Amino acid sequence: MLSQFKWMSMPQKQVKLIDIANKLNVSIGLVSIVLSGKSKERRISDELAAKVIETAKALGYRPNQLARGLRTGKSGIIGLLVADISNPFFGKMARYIENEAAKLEYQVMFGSSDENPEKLENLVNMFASRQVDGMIIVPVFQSESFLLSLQEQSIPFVFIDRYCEGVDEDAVVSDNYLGSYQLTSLLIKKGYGKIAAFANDLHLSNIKDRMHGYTTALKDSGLNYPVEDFIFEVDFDQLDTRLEAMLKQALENGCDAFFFANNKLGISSLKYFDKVGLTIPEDIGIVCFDNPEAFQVAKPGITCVEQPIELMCAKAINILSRKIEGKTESKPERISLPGKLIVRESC
Amino acid sequence: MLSQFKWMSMPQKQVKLIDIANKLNVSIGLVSIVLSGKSKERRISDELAAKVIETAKALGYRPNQLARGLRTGKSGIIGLLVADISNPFFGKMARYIENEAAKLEYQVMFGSSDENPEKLENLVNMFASRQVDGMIIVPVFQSESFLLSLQEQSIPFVFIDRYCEGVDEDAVVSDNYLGSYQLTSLLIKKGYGKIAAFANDLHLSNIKDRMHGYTTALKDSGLNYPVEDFIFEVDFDQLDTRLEAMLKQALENGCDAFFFANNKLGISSLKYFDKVGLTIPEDIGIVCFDNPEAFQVAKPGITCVEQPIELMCAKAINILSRKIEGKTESKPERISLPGKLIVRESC
DNA sequence: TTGTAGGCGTTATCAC
DNA sequence: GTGATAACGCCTACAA
Repeated sequence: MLSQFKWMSMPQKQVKLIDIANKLNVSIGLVSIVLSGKSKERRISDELAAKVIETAKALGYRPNQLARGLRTGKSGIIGLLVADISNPFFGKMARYIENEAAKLEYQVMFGSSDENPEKLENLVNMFASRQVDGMIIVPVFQSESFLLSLQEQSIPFVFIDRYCEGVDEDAVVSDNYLGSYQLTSLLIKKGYGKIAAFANDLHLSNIKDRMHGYTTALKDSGLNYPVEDFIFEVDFDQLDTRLEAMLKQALENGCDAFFFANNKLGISSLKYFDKVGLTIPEDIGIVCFDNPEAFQVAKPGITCVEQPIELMCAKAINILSRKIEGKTESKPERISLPGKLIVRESC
Repeated sequence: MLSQFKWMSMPQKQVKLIDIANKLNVSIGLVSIVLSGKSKERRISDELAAKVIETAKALGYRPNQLARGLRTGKSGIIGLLVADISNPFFGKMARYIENEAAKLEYQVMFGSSDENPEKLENLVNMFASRQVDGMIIVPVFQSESFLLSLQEQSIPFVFIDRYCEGVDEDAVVSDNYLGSYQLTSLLIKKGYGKIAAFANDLHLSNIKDRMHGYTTALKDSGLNYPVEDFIFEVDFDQLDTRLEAMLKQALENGCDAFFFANNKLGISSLKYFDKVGLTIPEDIGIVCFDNPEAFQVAKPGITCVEQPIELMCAKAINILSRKIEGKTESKPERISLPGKLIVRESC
């Protein structure tokens, strides 16, 4: 009779410390001590401790982390702020952060800024409001002032993927300069003479470093042309509308090779080249920073640099947890980890 | 002198209700009322309200959501439990969930189960412990009993991507049957006669439905061969070691076309086919459920079904928020949303 | 229209 | 060894 209404069965009240205290006729404090694993140092008798633990399990007790957090001042949550969680690069980052955080018993909350400083600020404020113990932040253009003010507050954070000019805070990034230098040099070695560079936002530290690697490789090879004419900037939100036009222009400028500063640009351009019937690597050479799955499947495979995401995340969490525990006597540092050059057939 | 020690400047104490109450010589309750936007209904004078809001802003007040949550019983957090956040499919899902949740002022916490029921259970328990207001769950094989027990508790949840046999709870999935039927039918129409199907875990509801679409399409076309010999199951963690062997066996069995039940299988197989020099679509035909970026870039492009992830997420959050608000008079339902068939050149 | 006080579930500091 | 009791920061009857 009742079973057909099972789906509207009443919520069960959460069991709390006092419930198990009552059941055992002991004080609530005692239960708290035992369940937070301090039986030994408080010298609670083994049998009592065992009984407490047992009935806690029997009753299905689950500590209320809100209450615990309020009392202890630690939420056990880490905030991850990326540009866009649906970008596979950040997706992988989220996964590794999750893994590393779990080892330290942290849960992770995430947010996507869409490279928008207001969104980032909002998210950071929300996270702070939720008392996250720390944050891992991918800073965006024009967020300096806000991030500076964040430093004044008590909540620790570390940058990842890019650092923020003017904000002296720990950061762990891949070696954008080196990777780009290698990629560009390879293009040159293969005989390409006019190499265009495409980037999304020339203000970002990682992109700057990539561009620096590109220009330096050109200079070192004695290649000499007005580099400004060969660097193209395309915002992600203009990708569909403007990318093709710029690609076309680069081609008209006589470019015979392309260095893409991130996976999205690379992938979108691939489609364009296919559409207009350019063959790679004969007509044009291609290299790209970052190694999405598409580059392995593409024909020819795309030569690229794979970022050491896992290592970056481990390092970031490591630094962050030390900061959270307050043992950070050292000055902030910028850690730059080398990626892996993956040579395929696109140049 | 001091500036060089800026990086070790002292944390600032969080400003709270009482701070702004003191500053204004009003009671803390008054401040609370104003800041939670209840000035009107409590008929607080406009000027007082304005003053409160102003100094709150001036002092940089940020409500402590732990305290608020403890008091109100709502954390404002939604838990998202996927198989693996680094899988682009789930990454996109996370993004849309984030967007939808933000509209309702929810933050989202995520966790990856790796298709492992113990991990899922742990994560769900942690989330419950953190008092999430609700969860969106991608159920995994052998999690029925645990999920049933979760139903007994007061925390609302909804399934996404797959439902869970034996657990009568709301679920929103893509129309796995239909998509697979279309894909398989297309293969048949193109003249392929022996079609193998590859899947990761035949126990999962979505995979089951995909297999059902595949087998039904075969039957409807009068194709008659021992289907059991043409269905291959490869776990994700065996991908590298076993996939190739199975692909090889399928080929030896005379298969001339392949239906892949998810993007990972499809992408990995593509690499194999390339390695052994099979040309698509001449030697073999290929279709796949799900539309990762790689399939657009691959040559030839891979025919596939794109899942309506955005719609699924909107629906899921919609249902969940109604449940959270307690207005759910209806029985749980399983919503199945059709995807989009994308025909490319792989068959 | 505003102030007071109790309590949300825990932890921690005391006494006993 | 164990048990009261006071916070943590906020909300919300209920008084005034």
